[in-house]
Amino acid sequence: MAVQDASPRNSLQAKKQEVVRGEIWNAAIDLFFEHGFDNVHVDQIAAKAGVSRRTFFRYYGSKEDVMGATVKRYGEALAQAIRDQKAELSSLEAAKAAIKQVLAPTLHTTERVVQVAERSPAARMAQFLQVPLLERDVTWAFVSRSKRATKESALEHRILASLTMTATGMCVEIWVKDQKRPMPEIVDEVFAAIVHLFRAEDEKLKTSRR
Amino acid sequence: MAVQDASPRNSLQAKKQEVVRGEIWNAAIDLFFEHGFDNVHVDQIAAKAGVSRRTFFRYYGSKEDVMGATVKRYGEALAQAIRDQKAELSSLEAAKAAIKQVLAPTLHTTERVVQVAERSPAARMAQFLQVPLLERDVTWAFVSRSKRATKESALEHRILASLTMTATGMCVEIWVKDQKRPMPEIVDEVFAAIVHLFRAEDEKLKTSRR
DNA sequence: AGCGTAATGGCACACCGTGCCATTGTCAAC
DNA sequence: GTTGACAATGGCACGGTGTGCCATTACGCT
Repeated sequence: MAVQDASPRNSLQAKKQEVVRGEIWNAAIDLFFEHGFDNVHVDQIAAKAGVSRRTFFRYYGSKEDVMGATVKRYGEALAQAIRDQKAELSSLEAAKAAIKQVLAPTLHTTERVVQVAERSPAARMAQFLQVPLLERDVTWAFVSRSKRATKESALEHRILASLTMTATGMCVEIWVKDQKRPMPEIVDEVFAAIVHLFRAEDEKLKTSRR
Repeated sequence: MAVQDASPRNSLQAKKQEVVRGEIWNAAIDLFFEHGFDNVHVDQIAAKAGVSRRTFFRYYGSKEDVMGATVKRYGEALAQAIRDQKAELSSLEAAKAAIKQVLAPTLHTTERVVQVAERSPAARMAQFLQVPLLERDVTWAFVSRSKRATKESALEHRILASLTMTATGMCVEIWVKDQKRPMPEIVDEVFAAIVHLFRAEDEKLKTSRR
């Protein structure tokens, strides 16, 4: 049988698998960081992780997948955080608060990953490939927050999810550029831009309707 | 020399290259459509297009690239259409108008491509991979429309671009689902959702500020 | 006609991803 | 503690991919 039917039939084995998965992940990121994403081959990762090439592929579909895993974890945490926001907050406020909670810790523990993505377009793409999947999760998160799900609001939830992912990307980018700035400040700046955009467009619509 | 230095030094040769590129594209889409994206190999495409495997790779980096090319063309046309909108329109209105102009014709001439993407996740991913690149172009298009580019508005232009790409994706999705509906109607629906979202969030912010 | 350049085709090669099976390890029941 | 069932691993082989290299062909120009 392949690794994990996603049925944690035995939680002990499941934990051991997570250890292996982590081992491989660490080995991969170390190598990416040192030699650049594009110059690392699967064999090297497997060797460094102490497993066979074949086993590597049982845990990750490719080295791109290793990069994607980081984004995936972030996305799942973000979706959960959105769900956990107080009901009084609007969707956008919830997104803002969730990003504030989740992004800074994530970046802190995966700073090397960000650097790797910085230096290799292929690595960035590997990360980006996760976005549509995450957007689905985030959309769900917004849906589960809304009282009644009308058909029109389905579209709005998807737009919100897209905005949330874009905002995340922009925050990371700014954070990389101005290394020193605190994350909450950056998040505020990005969401201020969103709100400002909302207002400006709204104004424009009102005046042009005359 | 590889194909095309991107310098159209001789427009005649350049045109012949475009013919070959088109030949390969047609062959690929035909095969994708008939056998499914995942079951087609590069060799088959090359054979059908009447070129060698090696030459295929000079025109497209992979079969995924062939799928991406369609999206790329759309994105470029869209960016141009945005630039061409009347200056009185707000950015969002310009985006809406541009999508109305560009999306319907594109879908009409590439309906088989949409079907291929429908049936294969890998094909969809190949298309999606183009989005960040296109978003850059579209961002530029919005920038070149705005009178003076302040630093804050840079963020807003990127948000706009992201919204525009998302809107496009949603329009296509709806169009596929309800085959009969005319594109302008779909676009109106999607942008109505965006505006409604803007308003709702704005209201929420105003009331919560008390 | 003949020269120069660009496109092509045909290797060869390293790498990737996967099916297959033999081996190893682990847990449970007896 | 031995045995039996089953999951995880490693090793092999194979088909597919993407690219460097070079010989050959086709084309444009004088």
